[in-house]
This record gives sequence, structure tokens and C-alpha cells, in this order.
Amino acid sequence: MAGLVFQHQMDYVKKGAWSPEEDQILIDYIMKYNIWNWSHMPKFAGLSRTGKSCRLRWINYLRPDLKKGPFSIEEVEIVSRMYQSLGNRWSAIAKELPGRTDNEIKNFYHTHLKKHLGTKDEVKPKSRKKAKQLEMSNQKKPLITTCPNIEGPNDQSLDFTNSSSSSYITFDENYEILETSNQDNDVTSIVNQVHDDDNIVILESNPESSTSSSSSSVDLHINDFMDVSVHSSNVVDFWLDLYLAADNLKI
DNA sequence: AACCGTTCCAACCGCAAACGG
DNA sequence: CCCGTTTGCGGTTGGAACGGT
Repeated sequence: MAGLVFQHQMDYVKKGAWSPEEDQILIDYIMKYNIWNWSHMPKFAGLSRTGKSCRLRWINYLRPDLKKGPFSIEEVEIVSRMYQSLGNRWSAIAKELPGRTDNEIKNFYHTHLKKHLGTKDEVKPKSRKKAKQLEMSNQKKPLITTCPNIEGPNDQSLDFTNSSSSSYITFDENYEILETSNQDNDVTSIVNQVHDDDNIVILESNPESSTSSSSSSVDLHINDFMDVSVHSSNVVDFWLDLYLAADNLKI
């Protein structure tokens, strides 16, 4: 519900959801005059909004270079890895993901990653300079690498089936498992094969080439102390389950 | 169909950092 | 250096959408 806040007798500031008309006014104004001063601009553009609200709307929703749609496996991997090293420094994490905003990443963390990664102690460097230094020193190699837009095992240039050291999993457009390197969709054995110096390669299958879909939910019996449930209801949860399962194996 | 609980995310708020006169 | 203004950041929340009963 949009509200009106009266600042002075004659002018007011609109709050709440933006209308398509307001969006268009903001877009048109910025396209014509660029961003020169957020706090003064709304008045000139004819918007009854605070500069803060305009800035947020532009940065998080209207800018043309924003990437829309769900996070890719690679993006999830980056967010996960950077959160482990940087904590809740969303804007620093966003710099690694072109087209994604800090707000979007923060939301993504709270809705998808929190339950898997838990909360990390807040990292609060004294200055942004220190923060930058910390960020530079925290680069880690990912355990799992991703190869988006690769066709999969039928792609002759990527014949993983003859490789003794690689495993693969392909998904259909719903991220249901299509095929694995051991030919019997046995995710368990793939995860069990993980060694310290291994990467797991997750292939995203080409949606056009998918022919079948099969549901897959497996309980991995890792050892006498650990059972891990891996399911493929969506790419994010599947990836995280697999990631954590593989990571636990390294202990 | 109605209700209720949950999930998700756009947008808010307060505060801190950066800027500029 | 000081101080007022502007910009940027992260936590929080309202409410729409969804799913289950």
C-alpha cells in the first residue's frame, strides 16, 4: 500500500511500490539528463519521491545492465564462496557478479543460502580501505567448478565418459537430473569419489536438447557418521546439498 | 471457497562513509 | 579541519504470491 508523507504544507513524498508510470518517468529523465544529483533530481523529473527512493529503484530495478532471472550455478557458487570469506559484505560480493545488485544477493542469501551456510560472524573492518585489502586477501579456489551452456556427454569435444578422473551430471530445463557419468544416475557414487584435489564439474544441459526428465532424490550414506540428503527440486538446493556433501567429505 | 502459514522480494529505515565548500 | 549534504550500505519489514488444509 502506497502512503503519503507530508513534508511541508504543499509537497508530499510518495512511498511504497513504484507504478509503471513512475518507472518510465525516472528512466526517461536519467536517459536524457543522466544522474547528476539524486536528492534534487526527483523534483526536476516530476516525481514525488525522495532521491533515496529514486536511487534505489534505479540501482536495483531499472538500470539497463541488470541481469534478470534466477541465479546460475556459477553465480550461486560465487556468492557462497564469497560469503564464506567476506561475510555479509553484500556490495563487495555484488562486484563479482555483474548485473546483480547487493540487495538481490542479500535477498538470495536470506531465502536460499542461509539454511545451508548459516550466519557468519560479521566482518566489520574499520575503513573501506581495510575492507578492500581484506577482500583481496580472501580469494579462494572453488571446490566445484561449473560449465554453463555446455551440451553434455553427447558433445564430442567434451567426452567425459572416457575420462577416469572426471564426473559429470546433466540436468534438464527443470534442473532434474538427466544423466551422470556413471551411466546409472548414481549421484552417491560420484560424490563418494571426491578427493582432496578434485573438482566436481556440474554441466548445465541445453534445454533444447533435453528429451526426458526424471525425478531424483537420494540419501547419501557417506560413512558411519554422516548421511546427506541430496535432492534436485531446484538447482540452488541441489547444488548446495552437493557442495556441502562434497565439502564434508574433505574433512 | 475460505482460511492460514510460509516464502520471497521490493522498498523502507537508520547509520556510516564520502564529498565538497 | 569542520560541518552540512549526498551517497552507499546492510538490516528489516510489508505485503503479494503461493501452497496446504
